[in-house]
Formats: sequence, C-alpha cells, structure tokens
Amino acid sequence: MDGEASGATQRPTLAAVAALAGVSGSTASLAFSGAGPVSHATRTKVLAAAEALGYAGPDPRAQSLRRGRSGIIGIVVEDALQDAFRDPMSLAMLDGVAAETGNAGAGLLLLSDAGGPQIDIRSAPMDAVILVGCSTRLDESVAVLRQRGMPVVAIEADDMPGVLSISLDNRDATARLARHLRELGHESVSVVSLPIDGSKVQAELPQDWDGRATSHTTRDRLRGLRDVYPGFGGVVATRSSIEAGRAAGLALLEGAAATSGKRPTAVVAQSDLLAIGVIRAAESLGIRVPEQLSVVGFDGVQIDELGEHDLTTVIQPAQDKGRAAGRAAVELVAGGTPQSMAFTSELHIGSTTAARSQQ
Amino acid sequence: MDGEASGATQRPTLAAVAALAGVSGSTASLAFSGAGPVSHATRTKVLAAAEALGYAGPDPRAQSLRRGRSGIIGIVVEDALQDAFRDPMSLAMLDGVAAETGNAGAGLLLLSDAGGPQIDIRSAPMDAVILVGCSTRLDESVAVLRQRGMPVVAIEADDMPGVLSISLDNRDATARLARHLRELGHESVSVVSLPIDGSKVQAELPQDWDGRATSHTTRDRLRGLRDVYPGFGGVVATRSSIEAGRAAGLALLEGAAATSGKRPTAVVAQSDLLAIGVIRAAESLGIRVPEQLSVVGFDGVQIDELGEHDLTTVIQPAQDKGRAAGRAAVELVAGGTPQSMAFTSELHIGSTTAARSQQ
DNA sequence: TCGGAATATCGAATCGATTCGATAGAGCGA
DNA sequence: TCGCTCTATCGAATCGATTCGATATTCCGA
Repeated sequence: MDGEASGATQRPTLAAVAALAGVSGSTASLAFSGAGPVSHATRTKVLAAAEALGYAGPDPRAQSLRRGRSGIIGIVVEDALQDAFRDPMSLAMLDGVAAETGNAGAGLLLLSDAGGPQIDIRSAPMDAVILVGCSTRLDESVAVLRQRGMPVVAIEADDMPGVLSISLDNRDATARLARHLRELGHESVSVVSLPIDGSKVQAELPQDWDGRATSHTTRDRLRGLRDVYPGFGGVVATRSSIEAGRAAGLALLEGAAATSGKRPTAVVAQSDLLAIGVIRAAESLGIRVPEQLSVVGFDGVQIDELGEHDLTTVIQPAQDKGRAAGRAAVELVAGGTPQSMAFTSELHIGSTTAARSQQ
Repeated sequence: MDGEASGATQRPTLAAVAALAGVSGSTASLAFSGAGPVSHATRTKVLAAAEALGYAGPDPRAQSLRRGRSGIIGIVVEDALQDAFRDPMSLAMLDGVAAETGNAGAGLLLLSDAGGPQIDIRSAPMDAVILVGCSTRLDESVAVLRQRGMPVVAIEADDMPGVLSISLDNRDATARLARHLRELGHESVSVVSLPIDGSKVQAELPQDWDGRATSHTTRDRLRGLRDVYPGFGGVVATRSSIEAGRAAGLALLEGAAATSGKRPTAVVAQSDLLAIGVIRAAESLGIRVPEQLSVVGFDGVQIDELGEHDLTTVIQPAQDKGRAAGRAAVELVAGGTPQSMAFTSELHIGSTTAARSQQ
C-alpha cells in the first residue's frame, strides 16, 4: 500500500538529517529554525538532506518539552460541545477567541467540563486556559489549573484571585431594559430566565434565586431586573433556544392567565432566542406583540428568525469579548500582565415594546 | 498575590517527588501510573510526597514525547471556525466526533485550513487528523499529513490512498429525491446548489460544473440530479443558510420568470437550510408551496424555522458520521485498521412536494 | 605579521517523564 | 538447607529537539 518500504514505521529525526548532511545536530537545528549564524552553504545542505529523507520538520512533542510551551490554548465550555455551539453568542465568542489565538500562532483545544474519562484540564498539554460560560464546577477547575501553574482567563465568571476576567455589564444592561419598560408604564413584568444552575428542567423562578444561582450571568441579569422591579417572578427556561423560550413563554402566559386572570404586560427574556420563543408563544395564544405584550431580549443576535419584528434588546459585543479573552490568554503565555476587562452592552429599542395598553 | 513564595516559578517534577519520597524516579513513575508492581507502602509515600510538593501530575509534554502520543486529535474545518459551526450538520458531526474521541480520552484540537501564521497541520502535536468538509486544498493537506506519518480520516472527500473515508450516498440520495419529483410529474426542475468551489459568490450553475467542482459533496449531489434530469440548470448559493437560499431562490424564480416566462415546477435545494430559504423566496413572490412549486432539501435538520411545512428531504445520519470518524481516528491511533464506511440517507416525503399542477 | 573580534560549527547538557533489563530480597517446596 | 520463582525496586537509556558555552576558523586593522 505504502510507497516507502520499511522506513514508514520510523519517521526521520533531525539527527538523521544532520547525519546525512554531515553536520552536527545543533547546526541542523539552527539551520531549520533560522535562529543563529549558519552559512548559506550549510543551510542548503541541511535542507537538501531533509528533503531527501522526507523530514517533515521538528517533532512538535519534543519541541514543546524543550521549550516548555505547546502552542495550545485550551477552551473549556460547559456541558456537551453540541450544546455549547448551538448558542450564537458562544459561537461568536469562540470565533473571537479563535481569531486572536490563531493570529498568535496558537491552536485551540476544545475541552468540556462534563465528566468522563476524557483528556481534561488536568492532563492536557496547553499553555493557558479560557473558561467560557460559568459552569457549576468552576472553583474546582480553577483550583486544578492553579496547581498546574496555568494562566486562566474566564469569560463572565465571578471574580476569582489569579483569574483574569472578561466581564459584561449584565446587571446594568438588564436594569436599563427594565427602566425602558417602566417608562412605558409597565408594572407587571415577568422574566424568562436562563438556567440558574446545572439542572435542565423548566420551573418557576424560585424566590431564593439569588442564593441558589450558580450561573453568574443569570444571577446578575436577575439582579438588574430586581433593581427596577423588586419582587418580579417568572420562569426558568431549560436553555437558550427559541424552543425553550416558547415553552417557558407558554407556561408563563397560560399559567398566569389561568390562575390569576391577569398576566404580565411585559416579559424580560434573558436572551434573544428566548425572546423570540416568547413572542411565538404569545402569538400562538393570540396575544399581540407589542400591543398586548412587550418583550425584550438580551444579546443582539442577528438571525432571520425574527420575522418582521425588530426586537428590543441590549446588544453585547460577544465577538469582542472572545477576542479580548484570546488576546489576554496569549499575553499571559508570553509573560505579560494583561488587565481584566469589562464590556458594556448597548440598548437597542425596537418594535417589540410599546406603552402599556390602557384597557 | 501568590500564596507560595518563590517556588511558584518552577513547578515540581516527578524527580523532586521521588527524591522527597526517598525512592527512585522509576518507582515514583510506577506508583503514579499504576503500571507495574509497587508495594502499598511505597505508593503511599510517593503520593504523600506529591501532595506535600503540590505536584500536579506528570507533565503532558514530557509524557507525549516519551510515549510518542499526545492524546490529541486534530479536526480540520474549512474556512473560519465561525462559518464551520453555523451549519447544523457540521455541528452534529462535530458532536459525534467529540463524543467518540472524548470517550477514548483524546482531546479535539480545532484547526482551520485557512491560511495565516497559526499553528497548523504541519506543526500541531496530534496523533491523527479528521478532515471535515472537503476543502479546496485537500490534496495539499493530505500530502503534508502523509509526510508526517499522520493517520487521516476524511468525512465526505474523494477517495484518496491512505486516507480513511467516511462517506454518504450523496449521489444516490439526490437521485431518489429526483425520482420522487419525476413520479409527481415534474419535468422542469432546477437546483439551488451548495458552493461548487472556494468562491463565495452567487452565480448561475455553469454548464461544466462536473469538471469545475472541487467540492466532492456538491458534485456528487449534482450528479445524482443529472442521473434523473439530464440538462437541469440552477443557481449556486453562497453557503448553506436560509438567507443564502432565499437569495438564490429569488434569483432562480424571478430570473426564470422574467426571461422565459416559465419557471421550474420543482426546486432541488442541496440542503434543508437552502430549501427553507427557497420556500421563503417563493412565498414572498406569491408562489404557493407545494401547489405551484415543489421544494426538496437535503440533510434532515430539525429546526423550528420550518413553520408548518414538513420538508421533503433525505435525512442523513450526520452525528453517526461524526462518531464513525472519531472512532476510526481513535482506532488508527491505537494501531488498528478500521475500514472506510459509507452511510446512507433516508428519504422523507413531507408536504413540500406535490404533483405538478396541470394548468 | 600578530592580536583581537566576528563567524561558523560542534559537543554536551537539558526538558520531564517512561520503560527495559538487572538486582536484591522474600517466600516456598523438596 | 539449597535452589528456584516472584516481587519490589533501581539505574540507565530513551524520546527528539533546543541551547549554552567552547572551539576552530576567518578576517580585519594596527
């Protein structure tokens, strides 16, 4: 099958190339890497020998041992990769990270913090780690990484000593949305929230969410809402998706209508996908948006599932967050001391919010 | 800042642990890895010493040099990561790959074959590579990897010697869709095709597509259509997305209507996303689906953008393809000789196709 | 023509673990 | 009590490159 006979089992090494070229290993290394004074003639000889032997370049494993660097940056996402990549915001962040690490010549190693026998943060050869989305077991992960002496960047996690954090104004942005609703006269406002912890079941938002929430993002956004509407209630969705939003929206709008006869006049959805789902739920119940129900989202995704609606939301710079995280990781590897960064979102008032109907 | 004073600069090594425990390095290694006979007392001593020194386990770089394995499997996607992950099929495949490689204890290193200074297939420390989606520079990549002696698995690429391929019945599946349309009486059928090469511009499908297409998948699906409808025409979309499908659909339906007065009675879209776009385009032009226009897709995505439509399509086992690729890569690393696999799609007849109207 | 600087090359140590072969005891049956 | 088989442990080689310091060579001005 293979063109080469028996040599196929053993790739040539730099030493072999050096031997064929009639120079020492050190000289061959210099000739290849270009670092150090090597005569033109010697370089040519070495390159020719490499060509003759089919030498594919220095073994990255040996290089990384010697240099103490692997050129790989780990990126830890919560749960299954499938879930992680369904969310357009995660995707945008990932893209930003990839752009920066790619520019710096580093590769991205995908890791999930779901259990299993897989290669994980304690045994992967990497130079730095980026934690995306605040997982439940974050402290644990950080402890392991700290022991390994690994630089850590976290996107939207609680501040932790030794961890560089890339944050968003989740609380303030939500408060701005809420004030917008208040100015429109809304008094009965409910939330459709992202999961507050690791459990993936839809449920009514518990009273003690502030103490129970392990998701930093969710909790901060809830706090922002509370700043304007103390005592609000709502539903916790299973994940950030249109379908989950629709289900939560149905529970919220049908349930409230059934029990007390009055349903909220505005819904704060914690992501645009959820908001779209809520709008669909409302429409399927014959509730007109925004005339009978105002809906706001969060994120600023640009997808064409919105139909003719122009969603009122806050636009977060997701890709920039990713870029910042990637750049910070690269700088940390290089020995620099980058600073934590806080990003701000921008309020976008669309056509899904309107003054509370007077009826 | 840091709890430890000066030791922070230098992580402890296994040798240091061994010294503290009063045993040789080899014994310490055995104690850690659990391979080989070590007395209970010794193991305890070594573990205690490791604990005392804050030893975080064997350095993966040294391990991979010695063992000749890095525990990392590279996955090469075409173009930017962002693009790659927008497509639900890529995502499903990725998820399948991740599931299998994860189970085997391997990590996934994301690589794109877009140029740039980044770590790439010629310098990344990995044990095998999975090529996803047939890129233009596939041959080149394979040549580099072959020189490195790297096992290669390709999902939907032309057969290449030394490359294990995971394939799909693109041609036959499309032919089945086409026959379905023929049975319904359609004679004027057009295609909305995936890109046929690296260029990302929408264009009319060229006559000589068979010679020009560098995308294996696209070409095979076109061939399947030709098997039933020789001489068909159509439009090449810019990518697999609803928006691209809508744009291509508009070009096809408006253009044809304007020039010859008769437009196709059926459209074969090469992906479900494209099909949804085509349906939207038709609806925006006042063309009813399926009464005036039958539309078929490809893939079998399950997304709720379909509205009330039940798309006629072929359902491909994307996640299974990914799993197969992952498993094959793992087996190749382990020295096994897995076989190439061909997957088949299943025809699903929905409500977007109907008999050609007699008018 | 000679000393000193610049240049090209080499030898050897090093990165941190794994693993092969050797060795020293311990346990056991004859 | 002798010899044999295990078991636990160790020393040394090895994986494949990089890099520091030393050495030989050349070139230059004085």
